[in-house]
Amino acid sequence: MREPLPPDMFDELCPSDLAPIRFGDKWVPLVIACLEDGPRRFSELRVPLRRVTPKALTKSLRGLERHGLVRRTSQPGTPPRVEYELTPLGRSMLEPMKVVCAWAGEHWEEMLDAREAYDQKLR
Amino acid sequence: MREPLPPDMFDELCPSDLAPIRFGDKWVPLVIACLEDGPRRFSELRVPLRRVTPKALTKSLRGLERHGLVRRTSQPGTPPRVEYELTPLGRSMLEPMKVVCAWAGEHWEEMLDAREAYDQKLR
DNA sequence: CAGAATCCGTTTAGATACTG
DNA sequence: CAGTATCTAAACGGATTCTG
Repeated sequence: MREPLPPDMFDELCPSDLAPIRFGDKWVPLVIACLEDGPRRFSELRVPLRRVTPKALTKSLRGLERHGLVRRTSQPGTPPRVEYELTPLGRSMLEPMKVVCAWAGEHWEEMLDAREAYDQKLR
Repeated sequence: MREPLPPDMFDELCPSDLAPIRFGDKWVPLVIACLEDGPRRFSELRVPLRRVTPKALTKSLRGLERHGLVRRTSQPGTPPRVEYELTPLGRSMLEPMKVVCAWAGEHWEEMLDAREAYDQKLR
């Protein structure tokens, strides 16, 4: 962490949506996880992401498309059919994501315990 | 990503501030990076994080303390002296963080290029 | 089906000023 | 020094409605 990475995390020029660890809004990691096994349609993504509104899902997908992590393909017609899939770049993010997921899976109880203890002391 | 991790990323019970990859607000990874080499005082943290306001820094530090990633120690007196340092739990997050940083360091140009191309097409 | 548009209440971010 | 308080502007989140 000492040597400055390009983009330097501490540099103002590092746009926040490219900043390490924060990949945009809260649905982004979930969307990427959903696309791991192949292309999915808009409505297929809404199933596992039960609490997502179409607005929020659109926003996440647009951001991922804009940054080259997801490719959107639509065959026009009625009804419309649109598919989303990971690009190679998007796929390359699966590994670091899994590392973080593994860490979270190992340590989330500790964090919840710490939180409870902290909140107890406040009253 | 197929096997559900505890906490299940897709489960509503997974609190968003514990969710993989999103560790709270945007300063959190930077704060952790700043604490890698040892304890730091409040004002010492403000130097590398040039754009952070005291309010935002306090909020990040409180969240990290609450979840057991950072320990806060203050010796009362005048002037007050407060130090922040990573706990073992916080320290355990350095490795996954570096994996993500390394990925970002390798791929940020691609993302910026993709963004420019995407934005060009819109006009 | 795949979204866009709109409204709206809630957070959040930032700047500034102040205090024990 | 290490924050807190206050205010404002912008961003976000959810629900609802509409359309090609």
